Amino acid sequence: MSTLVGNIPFPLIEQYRTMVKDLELEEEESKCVTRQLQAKGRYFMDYHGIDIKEEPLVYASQDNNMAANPISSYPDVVTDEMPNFLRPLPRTVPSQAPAYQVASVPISNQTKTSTYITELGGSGCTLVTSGDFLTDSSSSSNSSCTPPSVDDSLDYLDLDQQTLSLYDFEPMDAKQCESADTSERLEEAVMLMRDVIHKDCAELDIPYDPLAWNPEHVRKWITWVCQKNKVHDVSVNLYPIDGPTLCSLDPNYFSQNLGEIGRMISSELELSKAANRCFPNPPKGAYITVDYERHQQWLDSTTLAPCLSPALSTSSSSLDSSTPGPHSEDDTSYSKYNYRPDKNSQFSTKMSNNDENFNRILAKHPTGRGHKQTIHLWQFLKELLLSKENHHDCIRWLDRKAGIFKIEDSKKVALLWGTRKNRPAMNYDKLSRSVRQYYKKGIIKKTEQSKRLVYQFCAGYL
DNA sequence: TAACAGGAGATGG
DNA sequence: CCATCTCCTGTTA
Repeated sequence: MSTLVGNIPFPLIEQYRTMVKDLELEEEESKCVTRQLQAKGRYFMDYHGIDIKEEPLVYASQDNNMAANPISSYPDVVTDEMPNFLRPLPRTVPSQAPAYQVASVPISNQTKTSTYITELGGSGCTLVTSGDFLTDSSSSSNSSCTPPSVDDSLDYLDLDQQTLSLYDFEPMDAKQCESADTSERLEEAVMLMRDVIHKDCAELDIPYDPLAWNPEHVRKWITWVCQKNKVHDVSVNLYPIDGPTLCSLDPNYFSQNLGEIGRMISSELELSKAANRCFPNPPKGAYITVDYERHQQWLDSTTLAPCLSPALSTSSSSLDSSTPGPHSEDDTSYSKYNYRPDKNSQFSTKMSNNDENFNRILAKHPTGRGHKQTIHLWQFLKELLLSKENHHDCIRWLDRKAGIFKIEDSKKVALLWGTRKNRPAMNYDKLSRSVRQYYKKGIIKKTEQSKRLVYQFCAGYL
């Protein structure tokens, strides 16, 4: 993911930065929660005069390999006031007793660490509270652990006045406390960007993945980029090229040959390429296998129109994967989009004479027969979820990252779907029947704990 | 009562 | 042909 940053060019970098900024704000909020927990931890420790240095700390190494850092000693003093969750473990842990340990977890890439007191056993560890008493996670059990002084934190002072109950520790999932590192935030930002891109593609009625574009899609897309940036449509000047060819062009080519709009096209294209490289788990049958070596051979042997030929790049290394298109799980080839090469064109001559095999590799449906494109229900639902218009009253994300959403107003969603499809008799019963058809197709599923009106997009359709 | 699950035939692009 | 649409029966919360 980190390499994506360098690939996202001007001018969309600004949009990207805004998204990252938003994410950072969210992260800041979660940091506040963490700080409060830490302050509560300090308050508790100070209140009981517990010297962290004497605590039987179990240090998790940076990779959380507990076994590498076994428990070394136990405290002599256990105060009566010490709540159960802070009491140390006997050397032999009784199976019925809850066990607690303190682990240090590095915050981001800094040397400072955060201490998590966790409950062990059962299905896993539950974070009970946290504090930042430890200063070095890499050292062994004789680390110096300095409890913070009373006045070193505003959080502490604020909390001192507010907190009455020593047991007012908010149980928290350890995951929630993990500091989101940069790559995670970037991944999230790219995910957001991907949503925007997918929505644009859905509106344009073209596949998400530029590699699946046919020349008509490319033209449509370039026209759209020009309209979006309020400049003259340059697509009419371009020789018809398909998505794979477009993707294999040197990004510099666009600015060199088309000036400012070239930079914009390049930016948008790089984003589309980047956004489509980050599907974590491709659904079965959703990816096409593209033989890039053969593609490159074909490119090398192809003479494109003057407008595009000078910048044909030999570096197609960035084309390392392919992604599902928006229409169906096997709808990934541009041949299915009614694309029939013009027999008189150089492009199609090369395609048909020079590399039928490559064409076949690209196209799961070599006949080239296609459907008229209509929006699919899952796309429509995603569109509502991602829409800037306010549809949150009828459908909203419960967990954007996991693709879990809830239909809040089934009647309204059905009405919207019926309107879009020109089916006045549409209702939720019918809509949900269609959604259920997605179960076996692996597009939408019910969540693990099935809840009413809650569904989840499967991996690859997020 | 609404939502859910899934079979089965019809429909339209 | 395929993605629904429609209607249906039965189940669950």
